[in-house]
Order: sequence, then C-alpha cells, then structure tokens
Amino acid sequence: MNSSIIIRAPLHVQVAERLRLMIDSGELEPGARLNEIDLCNTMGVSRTPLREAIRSLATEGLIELQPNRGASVSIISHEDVSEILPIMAALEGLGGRLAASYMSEEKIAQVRKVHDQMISHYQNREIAEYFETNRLIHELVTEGSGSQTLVDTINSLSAKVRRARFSAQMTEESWAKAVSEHEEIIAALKAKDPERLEAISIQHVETKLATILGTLEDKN
Amino acid sequence: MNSSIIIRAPLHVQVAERLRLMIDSGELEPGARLNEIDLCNTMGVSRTPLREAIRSLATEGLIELQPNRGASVSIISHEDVSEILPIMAALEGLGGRLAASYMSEEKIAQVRKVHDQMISHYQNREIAEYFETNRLIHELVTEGSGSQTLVDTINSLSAKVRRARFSAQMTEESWAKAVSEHEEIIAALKAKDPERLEAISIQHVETKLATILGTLEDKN
DNA sequence: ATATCGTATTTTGTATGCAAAATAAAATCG
DNA sequence: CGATTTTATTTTGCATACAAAATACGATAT
Repeated sequence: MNSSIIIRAPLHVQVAERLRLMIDSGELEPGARLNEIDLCNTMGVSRTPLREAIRSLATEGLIELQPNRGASVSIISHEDVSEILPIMAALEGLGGRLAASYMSEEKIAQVRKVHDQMISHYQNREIAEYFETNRLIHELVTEGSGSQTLVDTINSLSAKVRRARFSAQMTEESWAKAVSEHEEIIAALKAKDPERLEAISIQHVETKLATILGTLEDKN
Repeated sequence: MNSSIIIRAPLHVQVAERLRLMIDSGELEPGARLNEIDLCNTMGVSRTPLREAIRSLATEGLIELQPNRGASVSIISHEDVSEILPIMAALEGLGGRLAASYMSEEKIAQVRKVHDQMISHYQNREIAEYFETNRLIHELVTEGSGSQTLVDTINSLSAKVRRARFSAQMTEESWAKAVSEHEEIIAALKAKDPERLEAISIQHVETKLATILGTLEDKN
C-alpha cells in the first residue's frame, strides 16, 4: 500500500488558487478584465478549467460576471467596506468570545510567536510578510473559536477587503495601535476573558477597516 | 431603442438556480451523488454549463467535490448547525439592530402583510408556502438593514440549514412561539428600538435552530 | 466459497471546435 | 468632416470529443 500517493488537485482548483493570488497581490487590479485566452496562455491550460475557476471566484465575489462580456476583478467600493465593517466586527467579536473560552495554551503560545514574527517583519519593512503574518494571527485566533464555519465566513469577507490593504499605507500611529491591540488580544486569551476579547476584537476590526476606509476615500 | 430586450441569464446560472432548487426541495437529498450525464439529460444541457454550475454551488458549500469522484450534495451535520447557530444569531442581531434604525414605514407594513400571509398558510397547512413566506419575512427585515452584504452573508448560511427544515416538524408549541416572536419583531420595528430588535432577533434564531438541532439529533 | 487479479464499463477531467454575441474597424452617406 | 451603417475581428457561450481515473464485473486461483 502506497500511502504517499500525491492527490493532485484538479486543474480548476489550482487555477482558482492562482487567480486568487493574482487578485490578492494586485497583479490583477480591481476592474481589470479577464481575457480567457490570454489567461489560458499564461497559465498553460485550456479554457474549460479556467472558466470553471472563474465561476467559483465569481460566487465568492472576487470577480464579477457580465453575460457575454466576460469577467472582471470586482471593484471594492467605499460602501462595500462600510457594509463589511460591522459584519466583520460582529463575527470577530463572536470569534474572540469563543476563542477566549476554548483556545489551548499551545495555540496561545503560537499566536504570541507569530505576533513576534510580525513585529520583526514590520521593523524590517517586509510588507508582504507583515501582512501575511498579521492575517495568520487573526486566523489562529478565529480558529481558536473551534468553529470552521466562522473561520470560513470571516475569510470570505476578509478576502474582499484584503485587496485594498496595499493602498493603505500605515502610519506610525496606526501601526502602534494595531500592535498594542494585538498585545491586548493575547493578554485576554491568556486571561480567558471572553467579554474583554470580544470587545478588543471588535475594536481591532474597526481600527483596521477605518484605516482602509480612509485611504479609499482619497482615491474616489 | 428597444428597452424590452430580454437578457437571458447564462445557462450555467440557470442550471445553478435549478440545482439549488432541487437541493432545497429535497429532490436531491443530502449525500446524493450528482451524475453529470444524468443531470445533463434531465436538464437538456451539455456538461460544460452543468459543471460550471456545480463549481459555483461547491464554493457556496451546498455541494461537495471529490477529485475524480464527482460531486455530491453536502450533508448537514449536527455540528454544522451548532456552528452556524451563533453566527446566524450574531448576524441577525446586527441586522435587527440596523433595521430598527433604518427601515421605512412602507417596508414595515410589508413585513406585517407577509406575516399575515404566513399565518394563513400555516393554518391551511400549506407547508411550502409557509416556509417561503417565513423566509421572506426575515429577508425583508434583513434588507431593512440596508446592507446587501449582510443579506448575502445570512442567506449563504441560511441556505445550508434550510434543507433540514422539512424534517423539522413543528409542534404547536414551537409554532406559537415563532409567531409571537414575529409579532415582537414587528413591534420593535415600529417602535424603532434597536436593542430590543437585536435581542429578539437573536432569540428567534436560537429558537429556530434549536428546533432543527432537536430533529437532527434523533436521526443521527 | 472467498479473495485477488485483470478486464470492461462508467464517470470525471481537459481540450478543442463551432456558433452567437459583442467590440473594433472600415466604409458609406449626409 | 462627423455620424451612422456595414463589415471584420475578437471574445464569450455552449457542445462535443478524447484521455485518464475510478468503479463494477467476472475470471482465476487458493
């Protein structure tokens, strides 16, 4: 019995991941039209799996479909972010409340570790790594809630605003605030204080999305 | 200028809608395997749009995909519902809070009207219509929040548990409770009382999902 | 009779081809 | 010269065809 068989993911899944990455990184900018043949050539696949992937991303909301006119990277508006803000706050609040109750000591230590990594990335001005570790921290906390559905729901909303993060240049002030809020989150996790973690989590989301809203404002 | 042109939705969208309906109605039971060729024949379309639709429903979570083994209607577990319960509660709570502030008088009257319809459907034992009007009420209230993102997010979660509703036979008791909660919701809307509507909405979700949890329990 | 191996059939995954719609370009008319 | 119609090109939508994987079936051996 060979237990090391490599189950290769279907092409449409690989393509979807790659597309998501391209959108996430800004390689495909908001509003950019997706030409099927071009993308097929660059990815080296036929149109069938590509189209299947595009459909998936469309239901995720990362891409918009116009009948007979193809797909384009959906544009995140000021209004979209304003709508997402209170929803994320409610969900992260719930996540925090649950995580404070259920998170294991090992996982808390892991959060601490990744948080330290994040700080060093920030100090070294490794922007991409900074964002990734920051994202990871929040995923870890949410996972601590024990609810995969919650993780997925938050991720789905988070993915929509993530693209806007690069344009949001952090000020020293907002950076310091974000770090201190992380410290508070870890403290509340250790103290196993659901109410406190809920409040901090909500506060943290509001800080973050307000920053994004600010930078989005100038642009439009 | 012909303004009455009919923009026919793409096939894959139509197919997706029909599949969603089949899953919703129980025509395709949880766990049922989706044979592409069979479905193509019954729907009269080729495999390409069908597969695209399947991908969409898979990202929605209504269908599960196994590489090289096709798709099957995802099974909603007791655990899934337990996870969805607090999330729905948080979101409906938020929706209620916002709706109480922003909902127009006309819309409130509409909710009242649909609520009356729902009662008569229940009394006439028109189960399908009852569920549909009930769903509509909650959609109206959530729409009253003014946040399309919130409507979509709740709908997505709601769709997952909806399939379990048929198995949940309502007792006279739970029915009476649901109706009185609706009355309270309408009262809170009229009174424009966010805190109260938030509390009732949360309570209402818990009542509803607890009922589903109960019936799911016996089965497993 | 059961287990295992090999073959046949079904089913999924991907590529390609053709038709229809939309966009771009060219030609015609005012 | 500008506007509008006509034609050509591109691009999307759908169907079909072929390849690969999985499943079902039957034969053989123990």
